[in-house]
Amino acid sequence: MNNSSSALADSSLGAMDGAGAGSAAPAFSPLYQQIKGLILQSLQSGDWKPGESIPSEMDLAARYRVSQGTVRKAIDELAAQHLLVRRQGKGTFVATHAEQHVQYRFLRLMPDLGNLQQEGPAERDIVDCKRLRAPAEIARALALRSGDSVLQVRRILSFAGRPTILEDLWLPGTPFKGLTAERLSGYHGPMYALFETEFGVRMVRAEEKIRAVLPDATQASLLKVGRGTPLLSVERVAFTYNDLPMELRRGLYLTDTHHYRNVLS
Amino acid sequence: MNNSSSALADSSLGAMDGAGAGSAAPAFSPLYQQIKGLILQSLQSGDWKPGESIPSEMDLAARYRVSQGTVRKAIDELAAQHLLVRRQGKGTFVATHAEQHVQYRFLRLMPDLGNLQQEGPAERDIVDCKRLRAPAEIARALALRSGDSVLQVRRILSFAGRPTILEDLWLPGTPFKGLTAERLSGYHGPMYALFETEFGVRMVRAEEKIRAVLPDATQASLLKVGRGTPLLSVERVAFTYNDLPMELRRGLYLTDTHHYRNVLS
DNA sequence: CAGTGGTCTAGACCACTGG
DNA sequence: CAGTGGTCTAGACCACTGC
Repeated sequence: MNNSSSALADSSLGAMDGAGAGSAAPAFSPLYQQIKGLILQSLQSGDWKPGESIPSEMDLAARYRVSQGTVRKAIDELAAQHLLVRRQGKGTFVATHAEQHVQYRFLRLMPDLGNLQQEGPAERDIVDCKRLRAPAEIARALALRSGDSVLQVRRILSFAGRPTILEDLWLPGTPFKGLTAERLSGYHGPMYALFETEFGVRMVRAEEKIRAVLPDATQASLLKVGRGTPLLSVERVAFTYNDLPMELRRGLYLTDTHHYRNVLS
Repeated sequence: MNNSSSALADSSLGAMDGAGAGSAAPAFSPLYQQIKGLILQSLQSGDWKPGESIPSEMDLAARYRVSQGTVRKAIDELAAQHLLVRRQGKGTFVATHAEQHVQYRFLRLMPDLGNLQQEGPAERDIVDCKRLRAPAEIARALALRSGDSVLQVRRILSFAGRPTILEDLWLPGTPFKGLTAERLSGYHGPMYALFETEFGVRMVRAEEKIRAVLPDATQASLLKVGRGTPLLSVERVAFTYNDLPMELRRGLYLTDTHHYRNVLS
């Protein structure tokens, strides 16, 4: 917790960008942005793990040879991106998906009645889980070469005993080596939390494309609805620290008693 | 631009909350939050109008008798909420819907191909526009009494000549007195921009509930699709400064060549 | 060039947490 | 009580805009 000597060489952090090889745009980068980058490195490299606390602001200020205000501004931005969480009086912590009140951070489906996501935790059934060679489309989304090994999972989430979400998801094979259906079924808690603790992969950001569709025969029977029932198709790509895509997920949401909630600001 | 005397009494802004009547929670409120409140008041009251610049940070610091850093932090938060826009070297401006690059700020529908919203500006057709007594459901969403006058508009947006969005929207009658179908049709630009310039109503935030639905006969014919075509139902409530609901909008989106885009972070 | 927002510092003090 | 994040200040200087 109190390793003093910094990973930086002495004071390579001039206020100006230290770009050696002159190029088109000098692209002035403020000190706090550089600090932000250094903190990010420590997060990516696993120096500070999800749920743990990072060194105090004073500590970091000393390490990086800047003022507290500067590391503060860096941390502010990382906290705004939900990479860090500040807790007054306690410290600054690496954000995690494994917390009670932030569970299902990326799930926007809400029951029409009863504001909370708490109509009891969802029941999860793994329908299928296998490794395969990535089809071109999947490979593209995950920034792999087509033919690379990927893990494909199909599961159903039920609320109050009613199948509500049918999800297919694809994970790159290498980072998720060792993930099996048993491992998934045996785990209770958000899937993204398991990714963190078991595979060191933290999902930081995601993009979704939403459409209205009709299910095919298989999908309809799994969700126990007719083929004419309109469903929400939610295609999500989730990213780790470096904007690296690490998951492709295609969900079909039943929206007769639930809705997808979004806030625009 | 340079009115010096402040709207505040002398120095009623102690660092501590000046709550007289003691109650349960003292609820400490930092100075910059109070400044934020004062700025908000000036925005609501129309002192500073959309598109205009507000006084400089130094100016405001002098008015409110605080340091530049404090008004800076207040402005930072308001800028994060998109109520203000900072422009280095020029000043701080009141955000507006009437700008080229932020047009359609609340519209998340994107063409599947061609990243931009620019497949040419949408063609807009007002199908219907009338005043009526608010049904209970509409009244509730707009925080009115049922029976109060509301304006109901139905319109169709087409992209590349193809009807893609069918929208019904309801506005409270009083603030929007004088709004007619002609006024709407004659205006080219975002509807929310017209609300700002003509009625002084600025939409600041919105919440959407999204479902997959099938159209009824009327809706299907207006969108020129079959009754079995699944559509995205997007129900939006838009709010002004005080979290006052000022618009209810129900959209049906055709999502065969477009999708609703969302980013989770 | 003056005026604006943006960065950085150093220091004082406050609020919150936990031992 | 010590340690952490949170607020506030005063002042210096930088980057950007437009005249």
